[in-house]
Amino acid sequence: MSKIRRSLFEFSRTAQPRFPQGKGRSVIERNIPDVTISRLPAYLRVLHELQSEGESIVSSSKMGSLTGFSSEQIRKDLAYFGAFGTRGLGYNAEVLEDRIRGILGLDRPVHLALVGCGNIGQAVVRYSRAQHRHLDIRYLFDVDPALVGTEIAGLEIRHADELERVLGGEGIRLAVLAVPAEAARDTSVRLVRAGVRAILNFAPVHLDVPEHVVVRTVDLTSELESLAYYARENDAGPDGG
Amino acid sequence: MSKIRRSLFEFSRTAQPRFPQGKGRSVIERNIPDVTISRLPAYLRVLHELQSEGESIVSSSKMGSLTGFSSEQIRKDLAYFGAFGTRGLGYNAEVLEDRIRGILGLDRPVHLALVGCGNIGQAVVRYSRAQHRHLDIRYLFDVDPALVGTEIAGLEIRHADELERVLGGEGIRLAVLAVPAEAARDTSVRLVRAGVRAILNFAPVHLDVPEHVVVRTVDLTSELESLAYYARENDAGPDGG
DNA sequence: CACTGTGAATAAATTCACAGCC
DNA sequence: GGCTGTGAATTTATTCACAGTG
Repeated sequence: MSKIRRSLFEFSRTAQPRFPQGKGRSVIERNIPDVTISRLPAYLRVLHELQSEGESIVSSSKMGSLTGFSSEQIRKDLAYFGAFGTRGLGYNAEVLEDRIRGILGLDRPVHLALVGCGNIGQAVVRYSRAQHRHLDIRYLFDVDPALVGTEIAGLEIRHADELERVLGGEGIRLAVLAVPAEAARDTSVRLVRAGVRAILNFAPVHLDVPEHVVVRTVDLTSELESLAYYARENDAGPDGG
Repeated sequence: MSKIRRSLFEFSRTAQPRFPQGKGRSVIERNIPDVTISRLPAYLRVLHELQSEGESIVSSSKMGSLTGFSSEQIRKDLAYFGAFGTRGLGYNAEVLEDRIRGILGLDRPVHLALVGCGNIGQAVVRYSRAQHRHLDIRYLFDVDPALVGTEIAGLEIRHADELERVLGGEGIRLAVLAVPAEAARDTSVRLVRAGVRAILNFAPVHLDVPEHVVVRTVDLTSELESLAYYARENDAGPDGG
């Protein structure tokens, strides 16, 4: 009974070059593992969900069943930032949500830029505009003359030449990179020069950025290709094993 | 000197519920770690790249510098599937590429379905149509009457009611789920009933699927939120530490 | 001599198990 | 009794280091 790990068969995230923990990084991330940070948004999401259903106290196992993570893992993750639960009871959802927002820096508006307004770029803009509050795409860039000057979701597309000038002045530190593969490396260099510290990269390219910059690459083709492995026709089917 | 881990500061992928290795899974994935599988597409990509530059023999360190993974890791990953390099020389790029394609099941056409033709769904269709050869989106579904019957990239959108009927008949095993969060869980159940074995999920929801199904969730909001942490204004800047 | 393949060592992440508390 | 917080145990993943080989 206790051995059964249940059907949460979610796929441990796409491997990316691991980062050198604690090497010249600032005080805020101390020794917080990156995996912990990557789980916080999911906690945020379920806390929000539960609150809107009127739950003001939540347990780690409740959060676990909604996120698919184990309750111990959630408790351990949260404990990195201090003890904000109550033994015997659980966590105050509102307090915990605020706390996590603060940790992620989402307690104040975060402005971001997006470079590359093709298929994926446009989708991200529209999607984000619909979703976020504190994460706010503020600047769009492209090099295509057919796009420059037009708008997506009410936001004007500027020419990528202006990138350094605009971003530097605005103190933008987070950017989405959705340019074609060939342009990705150069563009990332420019983003870094413009002061960007974190990049969500959709180009199927490894970006070799300086140490103080964090890149997260989401490559749709790679995701599908690795899923193809698990979708292979190969065995007995649902009852298999 | 040897301690310097260089600037490849890529962010270890978003955490997802880990899957129960070797529990009732089929023979093909044996004990191959999931992280290994998730790196294979990157190897595929650089092998392709290098070949088109005329390189027919590649070393693990060459591949390492292009992917950001260490050469040992690459060698170890490849060794799970047998020894197809030549000591002292390297790997034959073409052979290795074919081999990896075979492992992933990309040596024959893989047909897939996409459900949810909103922003992200449309972007994925257009993006994929431009990119893949063996990964081929064949069926699109939505429930929006305004979309059903129209086309994206030359592919007709069907009503989601037809999902089970169409997919079951066609033996589709891989699907992209790009429906709104509220609909994601139900839709995933239907996909699984229709025989789908692997799902690329863009909805910000944890899907609780049976054990023989693999889900990979890509949540753009979560990605940005966790990157916000690293983009935080907090320390000395580029020279920090 | 450069490069693979791989056990052994290490590091990192997860799970166990239980004390402490409501 | 239910739940948190956390060291200890375990499992998983990565890196080291080197023997083997064309």
